[in-house]
Amino acid sequence: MSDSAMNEKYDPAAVEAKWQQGWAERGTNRVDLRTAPRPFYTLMMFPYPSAEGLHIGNVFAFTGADVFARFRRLQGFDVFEPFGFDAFGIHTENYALNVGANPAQLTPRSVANFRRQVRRVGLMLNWEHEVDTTSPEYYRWTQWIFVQLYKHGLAVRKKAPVNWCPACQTVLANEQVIDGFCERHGDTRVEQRLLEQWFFAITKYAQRLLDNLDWIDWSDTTKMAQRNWIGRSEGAEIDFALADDPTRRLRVFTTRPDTLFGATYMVLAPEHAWVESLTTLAQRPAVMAYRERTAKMDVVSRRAVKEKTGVFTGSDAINPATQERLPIWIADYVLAEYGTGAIMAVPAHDERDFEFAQVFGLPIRRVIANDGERADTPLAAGYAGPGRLVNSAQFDAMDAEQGKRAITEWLRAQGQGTARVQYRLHDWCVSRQRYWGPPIPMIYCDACGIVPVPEKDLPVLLPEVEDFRPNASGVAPLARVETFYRVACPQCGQMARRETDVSDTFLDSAWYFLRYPSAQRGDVAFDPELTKKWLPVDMYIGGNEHAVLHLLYSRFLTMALHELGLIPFEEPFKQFRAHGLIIKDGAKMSKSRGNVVSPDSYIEQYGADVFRLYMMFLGSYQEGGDFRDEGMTGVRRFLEGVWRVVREHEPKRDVAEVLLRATHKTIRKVGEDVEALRYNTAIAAMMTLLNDVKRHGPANRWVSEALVLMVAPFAPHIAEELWEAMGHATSIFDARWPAFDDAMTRDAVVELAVQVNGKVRGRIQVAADDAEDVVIAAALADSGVHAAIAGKPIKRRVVVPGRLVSLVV
RNA sequence: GCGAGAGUGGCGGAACUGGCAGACGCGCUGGACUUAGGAUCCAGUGGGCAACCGUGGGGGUUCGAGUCCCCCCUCUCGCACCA
Repeated sequence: MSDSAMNEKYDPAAVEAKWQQGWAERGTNRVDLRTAPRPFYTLMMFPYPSAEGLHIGNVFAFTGADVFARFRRLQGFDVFEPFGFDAFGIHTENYALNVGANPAQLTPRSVANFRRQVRRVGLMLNWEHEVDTTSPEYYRWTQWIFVQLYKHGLAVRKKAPVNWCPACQTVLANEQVIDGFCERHGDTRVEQRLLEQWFFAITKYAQRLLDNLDWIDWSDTTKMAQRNWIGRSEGAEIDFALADDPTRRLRVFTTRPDTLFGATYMVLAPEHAWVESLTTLAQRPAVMAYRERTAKMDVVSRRAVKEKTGVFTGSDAINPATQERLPIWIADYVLAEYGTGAIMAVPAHDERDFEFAQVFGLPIRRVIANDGERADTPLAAGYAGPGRLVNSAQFDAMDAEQGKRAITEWLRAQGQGTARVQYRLHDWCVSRQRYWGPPIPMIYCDACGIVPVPEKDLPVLLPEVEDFRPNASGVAPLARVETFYRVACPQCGQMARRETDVSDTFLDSAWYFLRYPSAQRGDVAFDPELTKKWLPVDMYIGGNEHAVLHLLYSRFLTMALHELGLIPFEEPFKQFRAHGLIIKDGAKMSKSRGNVVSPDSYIEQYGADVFRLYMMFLGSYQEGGDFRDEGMTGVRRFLEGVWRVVREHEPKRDVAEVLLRATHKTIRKVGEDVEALRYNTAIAAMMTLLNDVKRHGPANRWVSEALVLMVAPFAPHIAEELWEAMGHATSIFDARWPAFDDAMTRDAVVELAVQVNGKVRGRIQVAADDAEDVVIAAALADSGVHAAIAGKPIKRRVVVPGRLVSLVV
């Protein structure tokens, strides 16, 4: 090593600029997708490019994915690490509305800014496969997928309630409704409206989406969230004949058929189709008023827990078990969209029914009791726990679980009911009465009905319009653009009308990973050969805020496309790992707290390598951590130390035995940790090795190279610079992860703690392979141990190899 | 309310299937080098004079518990009238 090189100081800005340019020029990150022998596809969640620029959370997410990708690359894989922009959607549009800009003009600027910032982080990206969901080359295929789903009956049109702001004259997303009022017109109450919308039939796949969770390799927290979201319940559907017309039977869903004898009234959702026909003349005004009131209420506050309300319809049904008359009520605590939209109410064993019965003075009859409890003990609240059936005729004394099966079977035998599985998952509403999205590729013709836009006519271009704002006309922005919606029917040629809604952003992001490998193909959505070779994605790393929507939609779409024969797999991501959340100085970053920090200034001040390394060090990657400016100092010192130690190494020298062993151990530990995304402890291990080099050094070439290779995934620029300084002409990322010798990771002599009655009384040095009695003898010979035993007989001896000896006297 | 996760030094955080609590880093203290340093390097650093005590609190299992079991408290994140 020359003197000049030795004296060179670590200058992150210079090193990083040099290598970012070097990688671009050399094409270091490029991978030939057709010929690569060991494909490995890593995916990070593509960002929505906000005008505010890159957020620390983005960089944390990207860096964690990049570390893993670079690690795989060093293991010899051909790593494909693409990037793109999820630039359509309501966020961009709302921001544009706020600043008075047009999203079509604002988005390209935001994307360019994001691209600049992302480049500065030094990710191993394949920019030649970039996608942007707002480009016609991309959304052409989003629309194409829509058409494919439509042709196979998976995209359907039906009515659904939506939030409607009378002031905006437009539909709002749930997040835009604040306590029942419009986010932009604080004094305007949001209403519920029933509109025709496009839905994707995700519920058809509910069971499969659930079943596959048993085998896909995903973070448990994510799988748990999906299970809850899909919400499978087992129960029964039961028919209740109407008292006045036994030929009509009202169907309910219940998970507690065992409590059938305790049903004392029934409740319909206000929107239930039978409400009008069941309402008697006398009750009509009250029922209609109630119905109107709930219909006006916005979707969000309707769901908020509150006092029970409801109205009696005037009609009764017959309990098939007791033959009693049950009054039929309507109440908004019963939801139209779940089960059959009607319930049998068992106040004794359901909290909500109990509350309702209390308010309206309805009878409460107990049918489940614990052993030794009297069947007529009054209840203070609905009891939903286990027990035995009481007041239930021939089913008395049966365990509740057994009773569920027995009563369902008894109902089935009489044609009054049947076992049934329900899911809380709803079909995916993809219609948005908005401007900034891909137009839904459908045409309505008076003669032919719904006609999909022929594939040759795709994309349906989103017209650039001045007037993209929602306004008083009361319809989607595109419905005001006559040149857009007036179109000839593709089937009959008659004048027809285009769909003027755009599709949900989540549709754009539900398939982007399928597009990346084929991003350069203009003629197909996904090249069959590339898709087969690269997909499913090997490792997907992203935030758990997308656990249910994005990740579930992606799984659904993949399943659907698989069933349509378009792709050869049904699960999109072999592995998914959720990273944690970054907080700042102990609190969540938010504008109102004023603790939002931009990655730019840190990268400016410390360099990308220090910044990356710190983010990976500040806490557990999968749990998140606390970002504190002071923490940056430690990792900066570490990189400076690596710089110095590597530059001062003595190429041919034999290193001390301890250092040699320490290096083998570190290689093993860092490899295992990175594999499991335990980045913080991997870095701690490297710091320990650096301390060892300082103490027992200098390092030789092998130790230096190992250290630099291990640092490389985290701090790629400095690693390249040092690699080059060591005389390598090619990129460090074309080198191989260092190998360790297993024997060298195990110490021949180990120190054991010796406990007497649970307290450490001495320490002994023994050979790792010493027999138990040898170890015990050594333990007894220790003076501290000897004193603690004080001549008492030893009742018990435990030897844990490599750990400790425990003696009981 | 339901579901999931977490409470460990002054701080961020380690601790594999129960096995020497506090790795690693920040900060702090002392020292070295310096005209000087908020630069760098070295050493020390849970509490207590000690026996000992220490992982939110209280019980328990065990030779041994941060880790397992029961009860309670606090916080974070999801979902929220799903029958």
